[in-house]
Amino acid sequence: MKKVLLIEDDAILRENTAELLELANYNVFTASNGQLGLETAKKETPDIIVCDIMMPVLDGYAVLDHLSKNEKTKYIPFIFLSAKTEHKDIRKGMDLGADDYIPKPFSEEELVSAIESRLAKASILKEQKNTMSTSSNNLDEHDIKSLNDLKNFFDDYGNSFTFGKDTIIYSEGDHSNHIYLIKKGNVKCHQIDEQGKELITTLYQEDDLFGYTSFTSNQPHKETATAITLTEVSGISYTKFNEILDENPKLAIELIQLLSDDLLVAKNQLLEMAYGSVSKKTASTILKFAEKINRKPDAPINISRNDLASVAGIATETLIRTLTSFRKEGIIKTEGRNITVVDLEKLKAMS
Amino acid sequence: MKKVLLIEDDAILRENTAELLELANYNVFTASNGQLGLETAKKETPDIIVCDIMMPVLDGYAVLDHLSKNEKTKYIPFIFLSAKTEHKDIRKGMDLGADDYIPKPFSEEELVSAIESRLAKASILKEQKNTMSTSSNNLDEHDIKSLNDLKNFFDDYGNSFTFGKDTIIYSEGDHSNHIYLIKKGNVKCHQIDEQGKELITTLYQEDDLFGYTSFTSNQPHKETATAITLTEVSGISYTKFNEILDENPKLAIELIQLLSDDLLVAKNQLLEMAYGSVSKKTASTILKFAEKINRKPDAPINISRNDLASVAGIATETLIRTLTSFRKEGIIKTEGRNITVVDLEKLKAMS
DNA sequence: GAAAAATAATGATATAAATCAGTTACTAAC
DNA sequence: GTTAGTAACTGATTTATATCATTATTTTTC
Repeated sequence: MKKVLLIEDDAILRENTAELLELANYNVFTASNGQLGLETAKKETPDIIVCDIMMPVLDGYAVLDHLSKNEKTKYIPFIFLSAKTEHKDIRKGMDLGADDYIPKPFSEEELVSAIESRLAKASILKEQKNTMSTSSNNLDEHDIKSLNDLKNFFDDYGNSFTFGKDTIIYSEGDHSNHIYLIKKGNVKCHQIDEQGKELITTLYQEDDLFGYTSFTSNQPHKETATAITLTEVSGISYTKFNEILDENPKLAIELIQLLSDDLLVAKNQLLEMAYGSVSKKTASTILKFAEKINRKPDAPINISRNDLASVAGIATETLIRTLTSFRKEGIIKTEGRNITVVDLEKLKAMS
Repeated sequence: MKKVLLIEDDAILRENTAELLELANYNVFTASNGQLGLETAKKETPDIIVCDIMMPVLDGYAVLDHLSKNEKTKYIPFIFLSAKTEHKDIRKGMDLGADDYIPKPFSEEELVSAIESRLAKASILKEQKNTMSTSSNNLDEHDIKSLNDLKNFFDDYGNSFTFGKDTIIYSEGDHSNHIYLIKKGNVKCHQIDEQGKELITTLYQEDDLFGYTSFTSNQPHKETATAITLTEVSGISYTKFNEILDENPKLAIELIQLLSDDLLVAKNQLLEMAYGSVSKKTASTILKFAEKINRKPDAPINISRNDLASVAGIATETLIRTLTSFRKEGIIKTEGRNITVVDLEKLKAMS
């Protein structure tokens, strides 16, 4: 049974969370402030630490700082828990070397998911350490020749972030600093027009890169990115990314390929937007979700009608009406929010 | 007075063309077949040769082949003139070393423009030869570090093509082999949907690169590219382009930048397509042409209503109606096909 | 597990833009 | 310079889709 240390000053939240973790089969230790947390950490050497940022006596940043200076505790995965949703704060935590960041309020699922994946990651690192005599942690020693190598690099050295359903990852106007790889979940990139109508321009899934508004210059984001399911991403800074790019021409060529593919997709969408009927737009939106978001093709799609309409670029009511007519034609089935594709061929023919 | 040799078997066309060139102040020599053409070329060493492809006795390809094997004639600029509009044929000519290719039927303007620019080019090369002791014509010796270097490379070593107004450069489905730089004129890239409605996805102007559907793999084009004014382009093959890219990582990064900018533009267009009103779409279309196509901001825009509607993604009649209302509001003025922007601020506010 | 809130579904109506049809004006060809 | 052909423009009508309004259902919260 894995040992979890929970450092949190709010008594109610601390106890609720502890209970939740115990039910999830962890051996939970708690501390009500940073100072006590530090002591427990040194005494118990837990497998993972979950820690609030804003606390009396010693805040979360200080706790992490102390722990990382101690040989015994420096390798313990560290997860921040905080109400601070400002990107600056998130970045501060990550820069200090935190392994994950969970914004409050969080669900049980989010917390457990983050802990699980951090523990899994730690055990892999441990294994590597045992088997390999020389451990290289240096960028220069890495050979990132392909997109796959880059993704592995993200996994190994990127900062992790966990975002709950409908959490904003970055907003339009934010200065972009990071490029992200989705480790788990789904992200939508969306823009809003003057009348407040939303359009989802891209859907991203596991293993996709996003956030590359501008690779070289530090321009503000032109879109907002939001997690549509529980999402874990790994991010690296532009600076680091550019270093890698400079040293790996092959990677640059693969990125060019990636971008020109994106461009093709966007242009096709443009044609559809311009002259496509609602039934066409609806059909291809359903297909997009079925193919892009769902791992299994037959699994039901659980997406709000609003989001679907924003991908299709039509009014929500109109989308719902079209869904209803599709249902009557036997193309799809609905059950609550869930949409199941019944006649895939017919749907494809319409799109 | 520059000497032009015209090799053409069709007597009427030969005489008309010769007259046209004489009026344009050239010293014209003519030959009615390839064999005679070769003899005249050797005797007169003209400054430039304009030659038909399909001819009795000796065809155009053979003429070029012979000339390029002779020390005295190998540097004479050579322009093909042909009814063969197949891209394969164009490429065959270019691969043999022709300097330009003019599809029949051609206008006076096209021919003269092509001759002028070939002669200008030849005189620059001559100058370089005279001033430089070591002339390097080898790809490996070139240092293409930036997009600008790349464009210079296109100028120096790319194959030239001249396309008249409304001539197709490549069609959807054609296998892409070349990347083009526009030396003069404007090109539209457009797609057609199932109902036959056209959408112009991108407008290109002088100094723009186009044709990069897929940089690395030899995929068929997803769009059609058509010259909207008299256009001269310079093209290099994917193979060569990839060689350059491999050797110049900096260039790759600039291309990534170019592509991600294109992507941003496409996504913005997407938002407008989805929820924008016709007046908004019309306004930004006019602006696009005013800024993108016209060199001078105040010059009238001379574009068919059809093309304008295809950029806006609306019905032609609807676009015309909107233009009429703009005219009544005093935002634009029209005179025949020409549109002049009167109140730029107002137009910008609408877009 | 009931109440509240949010989302989905449907109906009625309004409206913007496409389509169809016809006229006028410009351009090109003989 | 006349005629033919094409493109621009305008009017009437239709159609698709957005909008407003209401009810039904699902999800969330305490």
